[in-house]
Amino acid sequence: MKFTKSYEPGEFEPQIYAQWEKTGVFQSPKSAPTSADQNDYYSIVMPPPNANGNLHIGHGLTIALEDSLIRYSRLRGKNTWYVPGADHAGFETWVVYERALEKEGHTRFEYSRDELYARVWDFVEKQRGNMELQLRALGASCAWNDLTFTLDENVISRVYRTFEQMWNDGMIYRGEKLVNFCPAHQTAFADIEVEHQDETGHLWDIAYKVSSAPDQGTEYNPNIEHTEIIVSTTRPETLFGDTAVAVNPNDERYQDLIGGFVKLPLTNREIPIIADEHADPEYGTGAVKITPAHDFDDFEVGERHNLPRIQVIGEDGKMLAAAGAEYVGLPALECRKKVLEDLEKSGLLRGEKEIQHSVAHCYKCGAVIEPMLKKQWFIDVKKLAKTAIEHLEKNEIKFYPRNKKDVLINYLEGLKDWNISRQIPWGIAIPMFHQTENPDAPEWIFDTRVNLAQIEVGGVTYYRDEDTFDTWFSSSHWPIVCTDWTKERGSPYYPLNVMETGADILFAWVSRMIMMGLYVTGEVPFKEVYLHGLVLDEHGQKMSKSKGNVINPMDLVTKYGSDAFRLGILRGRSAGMNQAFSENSVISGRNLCNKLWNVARFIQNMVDEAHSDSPVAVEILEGEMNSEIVNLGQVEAGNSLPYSTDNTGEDWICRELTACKEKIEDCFANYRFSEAVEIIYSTIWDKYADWFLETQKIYKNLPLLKVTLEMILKMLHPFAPFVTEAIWQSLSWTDGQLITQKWPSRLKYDPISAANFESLITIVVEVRGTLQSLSGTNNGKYSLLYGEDSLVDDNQMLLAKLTGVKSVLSAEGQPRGLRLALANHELYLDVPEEVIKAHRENLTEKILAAGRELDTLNARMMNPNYVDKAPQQLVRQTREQIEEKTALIERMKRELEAI
RNA sequence: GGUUCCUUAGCUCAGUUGGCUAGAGCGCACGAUUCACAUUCGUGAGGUCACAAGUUCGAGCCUUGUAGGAACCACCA
Repeated sequence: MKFTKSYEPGEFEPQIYAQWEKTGVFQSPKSAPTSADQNDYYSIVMPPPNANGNLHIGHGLTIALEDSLIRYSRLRGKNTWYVPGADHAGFETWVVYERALEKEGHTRFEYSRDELYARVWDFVEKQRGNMELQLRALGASCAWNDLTFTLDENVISRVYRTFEQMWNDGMIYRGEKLVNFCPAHQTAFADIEVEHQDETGHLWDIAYKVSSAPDQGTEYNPNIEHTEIIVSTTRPETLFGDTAVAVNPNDERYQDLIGGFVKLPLTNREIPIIADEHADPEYGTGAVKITPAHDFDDFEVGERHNLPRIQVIGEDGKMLAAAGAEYVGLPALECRKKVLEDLEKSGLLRGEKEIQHSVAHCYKCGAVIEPMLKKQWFIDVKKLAKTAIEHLEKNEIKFYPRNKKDVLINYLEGLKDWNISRQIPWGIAIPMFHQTENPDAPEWIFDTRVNLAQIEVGGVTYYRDEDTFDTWFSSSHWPIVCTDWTKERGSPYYPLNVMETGADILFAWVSRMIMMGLYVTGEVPFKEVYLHGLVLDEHGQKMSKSKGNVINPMDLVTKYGSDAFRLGILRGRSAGMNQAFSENSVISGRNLCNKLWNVARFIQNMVDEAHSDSPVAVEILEGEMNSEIVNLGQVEAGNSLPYSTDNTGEDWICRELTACKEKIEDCFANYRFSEAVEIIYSTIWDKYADWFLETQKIYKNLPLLKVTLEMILKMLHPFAPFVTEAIWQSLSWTDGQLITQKWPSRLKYDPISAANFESLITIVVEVRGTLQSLSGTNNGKYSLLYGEDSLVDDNQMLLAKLTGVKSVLSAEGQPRGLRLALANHELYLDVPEEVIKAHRENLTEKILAAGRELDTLNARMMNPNYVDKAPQQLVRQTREQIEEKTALIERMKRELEAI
């Protein structure tokens, strides 16, 4: 490949990905996992994106995080395995499909479950592939052969095995409970899938006439005070389902009524007056109607008092026969109007006021969720949650961010039983069959022949339960399924090293993987959890279609390249935090890629020149031969070329690159992605390009240039895989693919020499600053004079090049011009008298600033407690700083006098 | 009501077990310019680390409280 003037991601990315894929570097080492050492393995299973959807920005972040971990581990020589997944996304997909079906003028009710399942399968099959192409575009180095779809055979069979085990363990029960039911989608939801919104509603007061007083034995007093009880409700239409009126047992107002009966308005039914803590004496009249079939709290009250459950609203949202002949068939809201009118007529409506209350909505369509009495399958979660809490408290899983562990424990402590039935065809069929005809046979049996609507067992015909599993029930098996874990032989990849996913599904997914992992395998499913926060728009607002602030990651990839996107999205982001994201950070990533590209182009040009016959080449080659190659690369595995360091800049860059490498290792160990990106960015740009390469315009140490460039490519590769690979393969001296190279090891350098370069930098910065502060264009105008100073003497050429002065000369005992103060070297800028005078103010300011700093330092040393209690080294350091500052101020003062 | 988090430069955010003379990117100001890169180079301005008290030789960091903001869970008859 040829080095063009700027890096064009679009020209390289597709072909590089295709090459990686073709050469099999992503493939799982599953076929040959023989090492006994768990540390040789590194696996991540991808939270499966919706199979027929498109990736959103959150997926982009997920891939950037996970793939950088995987690529880093691969470079570190581990058996890496990044398992891609695709989610059937039960409900989401169903909604999309049903909409398509309706557009064709059909409804779900025209087909059997099996037909619908087959139709959605085809539908998904047609849509599928986009998501996978997008993962490729993001550079995900995952093992495509192992892609797991959540409806794959092995997933289903694993889920069935667990379900059977739970059934046998008595943890599964069929219960008639209130479920969150969406009348539009005709399915039940888990609590977590319901969105509560604050809304303005009405609270109506309705009088219930007392029909009979409580039986108080011989002490019965017929002259009771109350002839009616007023209850408040937001849902008058449910009164037909009332089976009691509750008052607080401590509420003195109603003591005489407890145990009595009231007549339900608009009907002739009598219902009891009961005492229950649920009734809040402070709220409304303190009396509350109890409708166990249509309210979650009332359901519980009903359980406590053995009240009947009368369902008055059907799944279609219309009134049932129990509501009485006048109301049956009316939609609930219509019925409410009529009930209110009728109550008004009979003088029982006593008040109406506006209130704010939160109303449950379907998270997908926004319809009001109707609590609906349904027979469903539930998992008794007590034991599961308890076990999970025990393991969490033993810190078997390390959380990033740490506090999420406590959040999760808090959640598990209050966890309610888990409703796993869903009334949608697109999902894993619940493997249960029932019968009612034969009293000797069990009502329900477990059987996996779910493709049959009815089966015969022991001469009895059983009928299939038509419901499917909640998707979280199957996805809680994800780590088990993807690592191919079995009871007999386990899996070298289980537990996973890390589970990386969104903090928003901590409860829905992470908690359930932990419970399920422990239940099935006895071990936690992963050793660490990294949770990322939401990606917000640039103003910190949640992205949403309705706000129109959604950023499509693919647009950014197209515009700036995949690497730029990855660098940009990792930047400024820390675990668990919802953080804003702006295109600027992607632009900055794009710039880095281009910078590196040009760095490589520059080095390659030097290499090419050296191999031509130009005079420059001869010079370079001679230099190469004269320098003693002290550090043979083969000593250090991972750095393939021998090199030497022959000047301060070279020692310095070796020191800096080594520090950078170690910092990145540390960042990976602690999931500090943003910091890793920042350190590699500033090392490449601010150190390598701005300083080292500038020095190399003079020295041209080709072996070192090669080694250091290779090192940089390897260090950046986890974050920016494409540009680094493109460069690697464009360089004339490298072989193979970067993706499978070895992570670099330390570079050797002379620390004193490296520190000397730091000194030179200080000088250069001061000279530049001073030149800048002297008004006008000063480039190449003045000379720099130096006193007795071997470092400056040795680096005349370099200093001239970096500062842009006319020349660097020895003052030969006759200094003149402007003395430089900050750098601890005797240096003068050879400028005329009047320019020096202009500089006076500048210098005074510097003296004052240094004086202030000196004061703080002195104050510290004056404090006896500091000298006694602070670590020795700090005290020593302070002392040195005081000496330095004092000397500096002295120098500046002398200079000021001299002017 | 419960759990948790946040408040640091104009904006978005780092800041690890307290050692700080508080950093980055973007933005801003000023200057540069053939020969790796204008997706460039150089210089600079900009901060009472929300507020208050405490612990400490020392607090952006620890403790308590106050104010403002966010997320999730529960509840709102």
